[in-house]
Amino acid sequence: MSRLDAPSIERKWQQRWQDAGCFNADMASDKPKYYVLEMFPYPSGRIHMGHVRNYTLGDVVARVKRARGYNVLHPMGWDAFGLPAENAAIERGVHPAKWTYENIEGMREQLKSMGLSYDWSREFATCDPSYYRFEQKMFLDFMKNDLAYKKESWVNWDPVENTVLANEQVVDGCGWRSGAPVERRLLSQWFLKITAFSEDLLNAIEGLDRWPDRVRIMQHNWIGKSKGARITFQLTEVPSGADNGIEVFTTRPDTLYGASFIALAANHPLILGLAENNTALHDFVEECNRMGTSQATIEAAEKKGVDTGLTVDHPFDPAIKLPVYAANFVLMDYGTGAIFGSAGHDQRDLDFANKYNLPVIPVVLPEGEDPDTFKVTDTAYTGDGRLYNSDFLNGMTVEDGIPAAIAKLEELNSGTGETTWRLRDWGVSRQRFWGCPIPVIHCDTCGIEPVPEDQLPVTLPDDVDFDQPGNPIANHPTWKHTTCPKCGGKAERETDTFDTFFESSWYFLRFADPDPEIAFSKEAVKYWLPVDQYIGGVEHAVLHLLYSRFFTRALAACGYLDLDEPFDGMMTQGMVCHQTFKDQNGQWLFPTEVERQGEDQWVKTDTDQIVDAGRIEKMSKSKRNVVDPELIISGYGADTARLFMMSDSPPERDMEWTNSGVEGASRFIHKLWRMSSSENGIGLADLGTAMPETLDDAAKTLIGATHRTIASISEDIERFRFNRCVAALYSLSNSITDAKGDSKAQDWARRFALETLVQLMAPIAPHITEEIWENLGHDQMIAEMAWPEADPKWLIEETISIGVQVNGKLRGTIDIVPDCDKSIAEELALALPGVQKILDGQAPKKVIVVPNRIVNVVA
RNA sequence: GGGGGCAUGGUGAAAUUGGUAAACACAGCAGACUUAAAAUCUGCCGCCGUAACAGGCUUCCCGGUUCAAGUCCGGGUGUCCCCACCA
Repeated sequence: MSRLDAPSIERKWQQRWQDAGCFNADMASDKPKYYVLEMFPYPSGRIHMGHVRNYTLGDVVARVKRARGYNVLHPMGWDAFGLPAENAAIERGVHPAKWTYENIEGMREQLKSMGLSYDWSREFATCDPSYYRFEQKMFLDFMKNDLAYKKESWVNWDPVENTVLANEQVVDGCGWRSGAPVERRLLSQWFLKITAFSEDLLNAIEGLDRWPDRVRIMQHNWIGKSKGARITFQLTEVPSGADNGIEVFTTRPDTLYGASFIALAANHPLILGLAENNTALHDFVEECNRMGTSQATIEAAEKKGVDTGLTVDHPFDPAIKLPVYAANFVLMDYGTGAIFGSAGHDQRDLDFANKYNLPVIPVVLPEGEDPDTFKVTDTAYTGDGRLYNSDFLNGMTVEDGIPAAIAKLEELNSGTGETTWRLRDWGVSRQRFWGCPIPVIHCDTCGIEPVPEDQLPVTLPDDVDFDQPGNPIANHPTWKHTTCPKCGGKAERETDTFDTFFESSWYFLRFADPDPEIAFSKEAVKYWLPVDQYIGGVEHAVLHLLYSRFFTRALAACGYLDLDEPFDGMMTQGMVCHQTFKDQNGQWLFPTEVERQGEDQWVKTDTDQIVDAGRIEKMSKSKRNVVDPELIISGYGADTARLFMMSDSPPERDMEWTNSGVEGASRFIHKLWRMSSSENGIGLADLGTAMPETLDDAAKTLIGATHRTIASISEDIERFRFNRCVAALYSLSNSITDAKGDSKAQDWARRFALETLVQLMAPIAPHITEEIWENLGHDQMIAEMAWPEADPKWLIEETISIGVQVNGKLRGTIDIVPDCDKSIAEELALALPGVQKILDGQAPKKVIVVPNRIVNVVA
């Protein structure tokens, strides 16, 4: 057997699998189906270690499920719309499509070099009109079904780039690229009515029992259901043009008697109306608009307000008048954009009241406090207690006070019980070129008209100019000009494109059936969906996963499919991290630029300068702590990269990529290669298939260990405990090496153990195991074979060693036959010298024997 | 401010879900082979203690439940993540 040349072996087997079509999925099968999916990548140009981890995890699952008799669907595609392509166009003058498709070519080759068991016949790119034509149709169906609408909404506007910015793109109140101060603008935007499903999206989380708890909790919080009351406060004097009441939402109607003011958002319609004739208010509104919506500015901002001079009547006692303020801490897009301030029991309200000298009236008395002496000064009391200073509510608990207050509000016709949600409708309009065009037409006479279905897809123009600021489609000389499908007059196309989350919200359905004529067939979706196991980064815990759940419901409502939830099992993998390095000038260095010198010292390879070895962080280009998977694959082979990815760290936890770890994985692969070689005597000694009739103890031990390894790995794989699987593989290989005896039985046992080891390792390191398997004389590929089965009779050990404790402290061990009589174990335990010594002739008070586990003597 | 996770040797981790803590690796140390190095093989490797045994201690800290706690309960510390003027 020759030296191990991993790259050429890997190419060989990748070709064989492809020629045999091992991984192509077909609905015509009597096996149970299994759909395993990893989050598809954005084609940035090169794969990174995060991809390697994600796709290795999925591939192991897919290969094991296939071997265990499932009809497996394991597809791959490209989430191909997005900003980087536009940036490339701006920087290099290349069309985003060209850039994207070239990247896809390169990345596909890289993925193929990993030996992933994909059905490549189902591949697609979302930027292709043959994909996005269907989502344009979906959007029109959403419009018909009242699930898509256009409305004015406040956005972060970059005045230099002429585009909307996401909150994440606003840095210190300025555009991330232009550096220009961001403005708040009211803009007409398309929305998808995700809130139509709030209740269902929330309730159904309950049933997602194969999802990580933290993802479920995050979605739960994101949807954010809160129960409370909507209250109308009557204005004492109504300014001209205003409604005569102010609507307020509260979760604490029980504290109404503690109200001391009303505060409205700066962009509340009433404030905007008043600001026209009130300089102080006008300036305040301007100031708030300048602030933008970014987190940093909100946090830094001081709580401020302006007295409007208006007052409202207290709903329970019209004699009480409350002043109305405009305040910067009230949000127009949550609740009603107005609050009542209950200074005693809300910290923010208390701060505001103290600042503007408004009364603080505590109405909840903590347990054990005296109503005459209890005071709230700097810290609001938000806990439980009995209501007081509250007329008819006096004496009630907070819990009872809430419904009582609501009942009274309803009786007085000044409020109702209500539920509000944190979840907002999904704004999908983007002023971007490289996205799916929104298929509507604006006509001056007919208004908004959908593009007729026979004119789909609306495709992006090829000749675009990225040198001007703003959206290139809007700037295009002819693209947007068209005729109105209704009246035939001159009209303009919508120039906004969809948020790129639109594409990823249904791609898993398309994989079930990439038919050129329809988005997907109901039958294919019925067969393959839901995805049995979805795997990806936790950063998508809310947006992508929630949008996909919404899409499934919206598509069901439009008659596309019959499915409750898209993803039955979800697993979130941890990040791949690496140590960071900085040179003396504080510049980040690539790991390839440094080498280790002694214990904890690192130097720059070319200059020998000492470098700072910093924290272990997520691999990122900006910190240069990246390792290029291609170099690992071409150097060590994909099997090594895959094995290392699965070793040591559990998948959901962050892992550190280390050179020594890769070396370790590589060493094991070489060891396996050597073990199976002729020189060693295990590999080529084919002793036939029948187990010898007489087995010596060493052979029995090895055969038993092999069966137990099958059992433990089979279980651990199902539970994604791949690090334990790798440990078990190492152990079995150690057992093989340890069994050195020279007997027919042991030769047979070693051969059996080795073949099993190779099969068990195949999902993780598929290439080398196929090569060894072939060298061992097998014709069939492991990729086409069934998973080994553990023989139950070999799982039982002849003797086991259990611990013996005295008063809970270990004093020795005894060897027993499994399931032996308790009295035998007790007798053996009491006979131990370590136990005798402590008992010192006394009889034990009590002896607890837990069969096959432990004996505890209470002295 | 609200919600959630995590905490075990020098390091990554394991612990049959309340039953012998540290499996399997990485790093390290010693030895074998070699002219030499690499590769490979063998042995050691939680801490204190001892010449070696013996013995004691040990799962972030304090307390509790239990024959028995890394695991369950109460309190605290540290750390990471998500959300956040959310009414």
